[in-house]
Amino acid sequence: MIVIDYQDRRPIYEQIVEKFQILILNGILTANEQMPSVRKLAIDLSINPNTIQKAYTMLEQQGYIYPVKGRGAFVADKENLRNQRMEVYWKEYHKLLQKGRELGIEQEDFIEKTKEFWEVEV
Amino acid sequence: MIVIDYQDRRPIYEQIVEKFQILILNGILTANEQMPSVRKLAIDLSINPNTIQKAYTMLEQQGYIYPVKGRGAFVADKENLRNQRMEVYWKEYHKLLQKGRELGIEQEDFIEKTKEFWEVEV
Amino acid sequence: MIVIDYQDRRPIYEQIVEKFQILILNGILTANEQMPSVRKLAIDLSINPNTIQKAYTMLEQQGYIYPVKGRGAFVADKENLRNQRMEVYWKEYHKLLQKGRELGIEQEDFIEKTKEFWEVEV
Amino acid sequence: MIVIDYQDRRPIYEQIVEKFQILILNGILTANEQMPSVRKLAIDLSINPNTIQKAYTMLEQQGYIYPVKGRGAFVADKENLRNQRMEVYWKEYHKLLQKGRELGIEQEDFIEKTKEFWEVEV
DNA sequence: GTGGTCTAGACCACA
DNA sequence: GTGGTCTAGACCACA
Repeated sequence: MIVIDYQDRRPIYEQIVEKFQILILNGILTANEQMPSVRKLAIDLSINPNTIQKAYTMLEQQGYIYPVKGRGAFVADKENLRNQRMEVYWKEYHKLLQKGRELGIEQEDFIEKTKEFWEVEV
Repeated sequence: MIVIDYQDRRPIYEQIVEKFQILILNGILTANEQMPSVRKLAIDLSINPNTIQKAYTMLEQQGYIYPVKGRGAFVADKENLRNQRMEVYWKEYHKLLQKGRELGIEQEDFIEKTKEFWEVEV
Repeated sequence: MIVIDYQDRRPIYEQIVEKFQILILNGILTANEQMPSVRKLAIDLSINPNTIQKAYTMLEQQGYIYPVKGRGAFVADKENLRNQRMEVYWKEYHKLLQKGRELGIEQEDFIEKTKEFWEVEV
Repeated sequence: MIVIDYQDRRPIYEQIVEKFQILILNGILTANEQMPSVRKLAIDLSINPNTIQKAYTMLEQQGYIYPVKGRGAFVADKENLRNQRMEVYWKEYHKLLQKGRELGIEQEDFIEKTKEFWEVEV
């Protein structure tokens, strides 16, 4: 369910956080469903439990999961999570767009490229 | 000419590289014009000379500037630089687009947002 | 009679202890009344019996209930329990108040907020 | 400047976070001032650098400090920090107040106790 | 079994 | 020098 890309410049825990965000927001993991245990996921991914733990802590802080003492972590209701995540995404998009403008790219190019890239795996 | 944003999470040398790329691609710095000396820029920006040196080395590797022994660095012809830079940019754009799709954003939303964000400072 | 809030960050046994304290202090459970058996409560709440047992042990240590060999646990006289509980509560309140002072909150704000929050479910 | 209370049930990193929140909100640490380095603070407090690091990461996520690559961490502008912190505090206060009500405490008692505890060190 | 905290120690990019 | 990431391993409370 989770694949780590070691070519990715981003830290492992950040990749894990993002993967779970997508799984939860897309309803593949549903509310109150149990998350894989820290230890199990660590073994499955051959990663140190501390690194998984760090990812889970961040997911908890961002409201994606909640811990139950002694039982494990569970998926939270995704009520406002989507909006919150979208806000973060569009801010990122806005920044990249502006960088493009500074490089002299036109609005039409963006629209064209968006259509061109659509459905093309990166 | 160059302003460092210390709130920016990216390393300083990366910010400097990007700023010069834009200045050169946009023709504000023209071919064969002399670059500010490493030492001078370091003092002007109150930055460690090593950091400026690193930025210059990267700019040289990417073909934006060329060194002249004993005289300093100079702006290169921007011949193919633009295309090369565009390629890097669009790859980055493609990746972000794909992440958006994974989050369930539609093509129309991108076109709409692109128009909405256009000319709006981030 | 007892509801566990799994979103609550506190351990389950602590929630159970607190719920019973309130039921007993408020006279909803009266002196010498029999407590639900550990096993039954465990089943009703779908909780590990060890957890219920731990809660009962704490309630016994604090004088809220007393065990009768072979028959189960019973509610104690609430004689001095109330005072004792109040002392604990006010100490907690005092600590939180002081933290507020350190954050620069004024006495008037507390009185105002107390009135504002009164009867408002959290 | 920072003292750890080993009697405190809360984890060390959480105590450190709270102490710095207060120092920053009260203006004892001012905007853009450099934070003590992770290593130095670790030595001063005889605590593992990882634990300090964890506290700094949380302070960064909450917007209290910002990191500058290779230079250290700096105090952020406290613009909206105060409101944000107050919101958290009052929610905590509201919860404790409600618990008091469930225990049968009257509004007047709170006002009285607030005055009584005021300026009394816990 | 579960997650949470902490130590010790290594290695990295960056300035 | 600075912070950031990660591993290995221990110990704890809780269920």
